[in-house]
Amino acid sequence: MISDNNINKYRDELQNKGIQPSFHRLKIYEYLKSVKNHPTADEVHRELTSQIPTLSKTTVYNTLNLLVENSLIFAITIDNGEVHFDGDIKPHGHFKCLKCGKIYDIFIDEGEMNFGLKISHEITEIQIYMKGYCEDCKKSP
Amino acid sequence: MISDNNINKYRDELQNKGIQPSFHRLKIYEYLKSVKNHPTADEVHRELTSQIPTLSKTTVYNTLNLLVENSLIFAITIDNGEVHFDGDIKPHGHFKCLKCGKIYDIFIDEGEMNFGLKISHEITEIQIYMKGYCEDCKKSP
DNA sequence: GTATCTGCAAAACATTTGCAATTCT
DNA sequence: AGAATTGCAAATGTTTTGCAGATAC
Repeated sequence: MISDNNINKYRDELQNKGIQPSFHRLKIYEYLKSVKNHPTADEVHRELTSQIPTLSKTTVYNTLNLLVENSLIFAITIDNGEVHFDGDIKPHGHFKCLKCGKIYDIFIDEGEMNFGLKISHEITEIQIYMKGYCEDCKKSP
Repeated sequence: MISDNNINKYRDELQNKGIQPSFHRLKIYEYLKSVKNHPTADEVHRELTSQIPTLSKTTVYNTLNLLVENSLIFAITIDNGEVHFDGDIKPHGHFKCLKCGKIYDIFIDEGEMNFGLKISHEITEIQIYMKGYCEDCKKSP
């Protein structure tokens, strides 16, 4: 296990939000924190059932929603069909290639992300989605 | 009819993209261009069936997808469940209130929307989504 | 012992698809 | 006539829900 040494940190993060750090929840949260791509609920489930054969999809959905509601992970709705999840909650954008479908992280300077806005709504979350053709697919789009 | 005088313009815009401007397509496109909110496919269908009782949901979906593919309208995926559509294709962001669910337009200076990025992907579309509590709901979130 | 978490199966929901009928040129 | 558009019904795929059993505090 790659990030076993972070388990206690993750447990604390859940507890600080008032979430009981059950075995399943902790595993799902750890998985999202350790992985560098943006898995769907189905992918999280498929990946973790190899370690935890009894893990149900319902629990995966329940837990992911719980984590999103508590701002511990982000839900990425750049796709129409299915939601992707991102354990990296420091502000950044996402780019989806229209050809290969891959989702890339786009690092954006935090100072660039307020757009000089003066609006009266209270903003709790910003998502920036870009689409197009990635470097690899650009030649033949 | 509010924007009858724009019909010829809309017809031209469809034809310039190689889309046959059928009656249904023209009506759907006109509706999206004239409305100031961000209807879902279902809302477009519900609204237009009062004028065009024979209009099917399949045609609404077909047409909306065709318009999106040809960059004549935008698909807004700020919601998980359903896609909203926006006939206003000049760059701007969207804000969704987590309490009342309303989606507001956020006008962003176009110069603010490149984020000083130097990335090697070819970007064809940028969507900026913000969430939080709108002015009206801020008092009791 | 009571509340919470989990899992199964079924339901809900938006969207897509296959195909036949209609319409347009 | 021929090609494109349309509509119905069924299928698809993701996510949610109801409820019973298991687990934890």
